[in-house]
Amino acid sequence: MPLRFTLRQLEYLVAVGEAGSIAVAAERINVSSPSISAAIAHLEQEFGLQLFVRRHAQGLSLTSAGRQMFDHARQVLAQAGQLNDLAASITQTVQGPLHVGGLITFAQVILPQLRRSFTDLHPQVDFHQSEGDQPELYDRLRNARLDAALGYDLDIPADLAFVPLASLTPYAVLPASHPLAAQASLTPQDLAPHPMVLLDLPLSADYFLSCFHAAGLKPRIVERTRDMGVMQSLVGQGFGYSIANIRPWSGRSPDGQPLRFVPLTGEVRPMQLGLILPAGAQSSLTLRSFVAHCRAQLTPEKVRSLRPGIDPEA
Amino acid sequence: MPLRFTLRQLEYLVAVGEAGSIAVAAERINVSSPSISAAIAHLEQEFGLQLFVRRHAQGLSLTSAGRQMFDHARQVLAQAGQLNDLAASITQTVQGPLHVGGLITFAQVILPQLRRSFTDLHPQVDFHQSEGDQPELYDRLRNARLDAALGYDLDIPADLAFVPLASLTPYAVLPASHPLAAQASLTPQDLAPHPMVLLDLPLSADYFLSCFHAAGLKPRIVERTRDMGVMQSLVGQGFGYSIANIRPWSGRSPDGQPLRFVPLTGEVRPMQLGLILPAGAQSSLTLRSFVAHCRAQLTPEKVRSLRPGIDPEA
DNA sequence: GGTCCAGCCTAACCCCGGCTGAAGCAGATC
DNA sequence: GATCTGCTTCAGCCGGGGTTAGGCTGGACC
Repeated sequence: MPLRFTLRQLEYLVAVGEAGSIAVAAERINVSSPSISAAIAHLEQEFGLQLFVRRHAQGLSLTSAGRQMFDHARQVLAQAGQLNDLAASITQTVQGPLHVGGLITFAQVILPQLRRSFTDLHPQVDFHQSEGDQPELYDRLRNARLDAALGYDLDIPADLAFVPLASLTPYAVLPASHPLAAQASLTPQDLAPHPMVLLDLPLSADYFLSCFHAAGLKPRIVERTRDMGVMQSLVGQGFGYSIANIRPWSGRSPDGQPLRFVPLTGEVRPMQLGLILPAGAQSSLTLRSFVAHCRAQLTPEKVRSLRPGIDPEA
Repeated sequence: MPLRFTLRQLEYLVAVGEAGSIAVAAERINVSSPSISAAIAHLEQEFGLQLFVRRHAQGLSLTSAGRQMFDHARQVLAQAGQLNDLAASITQTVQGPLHVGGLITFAQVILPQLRRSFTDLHPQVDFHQSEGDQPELYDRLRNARLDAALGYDLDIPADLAFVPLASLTPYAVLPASHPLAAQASLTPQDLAPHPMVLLDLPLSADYFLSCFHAAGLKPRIVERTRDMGVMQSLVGQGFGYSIANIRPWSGRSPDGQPLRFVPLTGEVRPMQLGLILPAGAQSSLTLRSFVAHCRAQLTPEKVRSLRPGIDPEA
């Protein structure tokens, strides 16, 4: 059942109700009086009741019924006007819901503290987070279930934009007892003969393997897992080495085994960590400030896990 | 600042928000998809923000900003829809404000009990009353400050309608000590020689005098007053007789003097008491029920003051 | 009481905005 | 690669709402 009247007609109703005359209402809102007259007639027709009594050379005045309608029409207009205010506040203030996704690999190390500092700065923001692998994040961005996602620049689709934030060189993750654990740096050649535990997530697994393939090598994969913590514990228990771009804060696996993080050198391309956004979207101020916030906060100086170096303990 | 969007556009916004696709929204509300597409585009333009992300062959979905606007648009539409409900309830239920005027002469005897019985029957009605002389009532009816007025059929203007309710024969009001006080009925001829106290209100004074003029007589007016109570007390204190159409309940003047009410006979036209209404107005159900209520209640059986007879005590 | 004036309504016309079907285009699907 | 889906663009139609001009009614004023 579509509404059979317009906001304009309601505007004229309240204008006449306030002015007490079509003529002065017309003057006030810069419209000709026949327009207003027609609008009033339409509303009376539509609602089936008399809104005004005509007093000939003395304007109109509201009937009791008309006053009820008048009062309600005012409320409708006020609320409709709030839509403009709401739109303005969305584009001009940092507020409202913000859905941020994080790549499962490092979400635990990055997202919570980023969320803390951003919501402390902007308490009006209703922050929601979720985690997923890279393709899952792409999907949610396209559904608008996410406003932005933290991830890597791996096969970014054309309909999404990437804002680089930090460059992460890969590490070899080794148990403390590993023969290579004491090295200051390692190459894919050094690692290839040893057994490997692969962090097997879409796209990032391809990246890890590419470090070897670029040098014409093939790693000895003995185990695969989709979980960062499981990978660390497997390494800690001596099942093999692994490759990662992020170090945990503690330098130990979840089950307490000491790990060593040795920078990988040679033919390895560093990984770009950044924000993935819907491309070409005229974004809200909230989203733009979040992007700026990420730029300011996600630096090696402020986030230990992004800092290069041999040992997180150092 | 006129609103630069329409209710229809908001309807389309929520339809698409609910349907998740322009195509199915178009199907649902029987409009072509380009219309909806254009409406959405207009709103995005107008508010300066992106309401939906387009997912090509998979419809649209709301952005975070879009969801905020969507939620608010719903409220606006709901409230606009209530205007229809309000109009319906005005025309179909007995509710809302009702402004009733009463002629000052008898307002005290008639209006309060009428108001009591009507509001007991219809508690939803917000009853307002006011008193005035006949021209004042006409004026307020034309201003729509009154919905109806109780008065006499004296010079009813063409733009007002009259609903007769009771026929009131005039009385001579006499002090108990008056030489004519014991008569069963009196004629203007009987009264003319005696001093008269005139209730001097517009139109009704003309009526009282016409009782004499019709018989070629001229009363001896010794005092005039615009107040019913003052008139009674003047009569009670022996300053003269008076003429009235309504008897007070007690049969005594406000200062306790006994009064006699003797029916006037001869060339006297009875006065019609009735409801005065704006003519040709399509009235609300509330007003129509009030008219019906008056018809049912304002009878000599139910209202003692309307009862003909010599003595109210009888 | 005649004249003037104020203010609403009607008439005639115009134009922008919204609606439509058809065609175009970009992704999704298989 | 072919097909399908679904949004958008295009061209054209139509009507609602805009305007000015003029008629009508009732109040105001001399």
